[in-house]
Formats: sequence, C-alpha cells, structure tokens
Amino acid sequence: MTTDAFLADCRARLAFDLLSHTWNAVVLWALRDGPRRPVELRERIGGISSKVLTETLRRLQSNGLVERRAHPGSPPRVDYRLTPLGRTLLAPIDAVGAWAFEHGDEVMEAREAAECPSE
Amino acid sequence: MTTDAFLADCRARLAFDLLSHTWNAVVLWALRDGPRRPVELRERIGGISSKVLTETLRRLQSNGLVERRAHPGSPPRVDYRLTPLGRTLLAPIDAVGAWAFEHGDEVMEAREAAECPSE
DNA sequence: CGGTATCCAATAAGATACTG
DNA sequence: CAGTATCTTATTGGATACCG
Repeated sequence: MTTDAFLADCRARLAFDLLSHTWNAVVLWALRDGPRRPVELRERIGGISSKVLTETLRRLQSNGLVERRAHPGSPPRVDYRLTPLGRTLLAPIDAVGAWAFEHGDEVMEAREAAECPSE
Repeated sequence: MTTDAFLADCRARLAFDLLSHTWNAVVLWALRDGPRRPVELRERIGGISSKVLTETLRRLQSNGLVERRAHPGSPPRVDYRLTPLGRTLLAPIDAVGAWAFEHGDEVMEAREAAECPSE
C-alpha cells in the first residue's frame, strides 16, 4: 500500500474516525474479555458518564463493532459484546496500546519540554 | 498487560490522544518517506488548510514526534521530518491502516444498515 | 439499572484575509 | 511560501435531573 493510496482511501480515514473518538477504543478494550453490562463498563473504565457511555456504545453498534442484548424482566438487564468484526479491531488497538506503554514516557518528556521551554 | 492496567495507565490514554486528532496520523503518515515541506504536505494530503496543517505540525512537534527545520533565505523554506520517536509510531498506525484496508467495507455496510434500518 | 433530555463549556476545524 | 489572526460552526463531552 503506497502512501498516496493510504491517504486517498476512504477506508483509512474511516479507521481513524473510529479511533478518533476518545472513548471508542477504551470501550472496545473494556469488552475484550467478554460481555459486559453498562454498570460494569462504567466501573471498569472510570470517569465516563452514563450518557457518554451510551453514546459511545451506540456509535460502536452502528459501526458493527458491538452488539447489544437486552434480557427481559425487571430491573432491566442489558449487556454488550464485541461482534466478530469488533474483535478484529483489538489487534490494532493493542498495537497502539503497546506503543504507548513503551514510548509514553518519551512523549510525556517532550510535552513537558515543550510546555516549559524556559525552565 | 491486564485490561485494568491498560485502562488505568495514563500512557494508554496518551496514545489515543495522539490518534484522536483527525489529522495527526495522516500527517505522520505523509512524512513517512522523508522530510516534506508544508506545501508538499498539503498537496499530498488534500483537504487540509494551511492553518490546520500548521496546528497539527505544532502539536506533533510538542509531542516530540516531528522536527521542524527552517532553511535561511527568501522565500522561506521549511521542512518537517519524523523524529526517531515519531518513526516508532508508524507501525501502530500501519496496523490501524491495514485493518481499515481489510475491514473497511464491513464497517461501511454496518453504517448503511444502521442509518437506513427501514429499507 | 439502563437510558434519555436538557443545558453548558471547551475545542476542533473550516473559510477567509493578511503579514513577512 | 510559511504562518498568523479572526470569526463561525459543529461536535464532544460533562453535569444534572428525570423516566420506565
């Protein structure tokens, strides 16, 4: 794949769209071990509101990455799980995560150096 | 790396921060073959304004991923190149790009199905 | 509990015009 | 050519309260 093809291909932009929403990758990752209920996801992720979690899940759903299952009864019980397609995205996410794990410190240093150039 | 560690680690969020800006990955990719001048980048990428390109480059610069070099003289001549750190990010970006190349169609289908559920 | 409805603040990014 | 300065629009995501 050449650079130009990469840049021109709408599908490439598409993938960046997916990762360019703050919570998408995090939620996908939180679902990697199996179905999870919203309350579990919120505990697991931390710092995400009910509204934003729902929005994120809807977005992932409408992109075919996540499946929603409602179990009848009261109180309501719902869970979300990765679709086969969603599961294929874990590897690229993992690659990014591994990079962050390995090089995060360097980025942090560069950031601090850039923010306080006079110190 | 466990899921919880991944989610809690600020460095992971950091990587997603990097990819969550629309143009970051695209510009990094456009620099993969070597130094490029802003005008070349704009041609190569397409659809990016001078202002947004500059902002993106500054952002990448302050994260230690890109280096700016100004050549003296008039008219002004500047080029940008990947730092060694920036170069290490190409592989994860490539993983995402490859995924998009392989599964983009499926996402597109899912999107269309979600947008027009009654058809 | 799961989800929605508002309201609000921050910001990304496009368009345009301008400086050196 | 490289970069900046405005201005405007759209979107994100946070807070809160509420419904079934």
